[in-house]
Amino acid sequence: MERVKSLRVDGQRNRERIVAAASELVARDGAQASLEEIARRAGVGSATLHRHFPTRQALLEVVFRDGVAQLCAMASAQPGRNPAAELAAWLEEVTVYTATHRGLAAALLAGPEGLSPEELCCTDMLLEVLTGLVARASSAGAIHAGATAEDLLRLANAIAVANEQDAPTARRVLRLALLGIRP
Amino acid sequence: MERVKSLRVDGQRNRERIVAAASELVARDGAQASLEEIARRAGVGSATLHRHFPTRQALLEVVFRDGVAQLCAMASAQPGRNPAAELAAWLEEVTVYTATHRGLAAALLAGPEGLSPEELCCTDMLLEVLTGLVARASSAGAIHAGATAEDLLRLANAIAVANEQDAPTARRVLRLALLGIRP
DNA sequence: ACCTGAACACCGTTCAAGT
DNA sequence: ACCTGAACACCGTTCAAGT
Repeated sequence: MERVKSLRVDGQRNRERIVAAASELVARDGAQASLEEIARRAGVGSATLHRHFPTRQALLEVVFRDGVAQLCAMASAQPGRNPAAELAAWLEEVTVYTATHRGLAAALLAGPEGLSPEELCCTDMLLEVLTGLVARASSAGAIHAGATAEDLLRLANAIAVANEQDAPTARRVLRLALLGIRP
Repeated sequence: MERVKSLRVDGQRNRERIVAAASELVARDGAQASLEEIARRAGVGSATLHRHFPTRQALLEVVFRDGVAQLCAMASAQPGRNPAAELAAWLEEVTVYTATHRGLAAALLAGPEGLSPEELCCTDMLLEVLTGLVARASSAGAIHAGATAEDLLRLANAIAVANEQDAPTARRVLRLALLGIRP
């Protein structure tokens, strides 16, 4: 959980409470969780929530940032075997994680609107890792040229958002998509 | 536009007006279009809308039924060339159509809850066609066994819902998914 | 049988007033 | 600087009263 130095102590504490309350309620209700209820549970006025997070997406980005960072760290920690298999395995982990954590896929699709520009958004973190994996696999001739990092992330996000709360299906459909339909 | 014989003439007319208003507003605002506003534009009370369509999904199903039926008709009208290419081409058309018509992908993912059971829902119409195409391609050995009609529709819907209003991207990502990542 | 309008319990956003 | 509570303009759902 990061600090925002420029805030007064009470502002700092409110911000942390809002993020904690949002984490609980987004996990329960998904990306559409009531902002009113989040403010209520955090013990702040609704106007305070809006000052700290000008848009719903800005709040969601902060809620999910730590988890996504962990996911990104897992990629580099993997052994360097077949680069196409490595790419596929990490994309599968991302898809399962995203399908499992309610609201995350929707947040990734909606983009980081309203996030303060110096902060790295979740999509950018994922894209950075994925670009590296795609480059390695590509220069090893292990994937074809049409498979870009951007489209692969779009594909994974699409499958996750359509299969929120159903990780086995999300994983199976992603595998199908990475494999294609030819025999 | 189908008739519902069991309705009084005024009920019949109200139902048609509701569907017409819903078509306009869903095209403009997507699947989350305000039911209140739909009722207002149709010139009926909101309670009347709820009586005719107990859930939002039931209304969406009726709004999109004709278009989906046309899509299904196009499949059988195609020449019988390479069965895998035929399957891919139709799935691409479905994806582009779904990505282009706001609210349709969300309606397909949400399912037909609240629709009167004797009516065929959009998903069932699409699955029937797709099952035929998959069977033909499969028995010709043109696709692998893991590619089921259900998962392929899930895949197409996922890509469409994540790329609503961006048909070129939806088409490109679907092609990537049908091709896979291998060189 | 079917419709209407009002009632109920919610929303998100903004703004004046406070400390 | 930051917070609060109230105000505003919306929602979806349900129900008593009408024709």
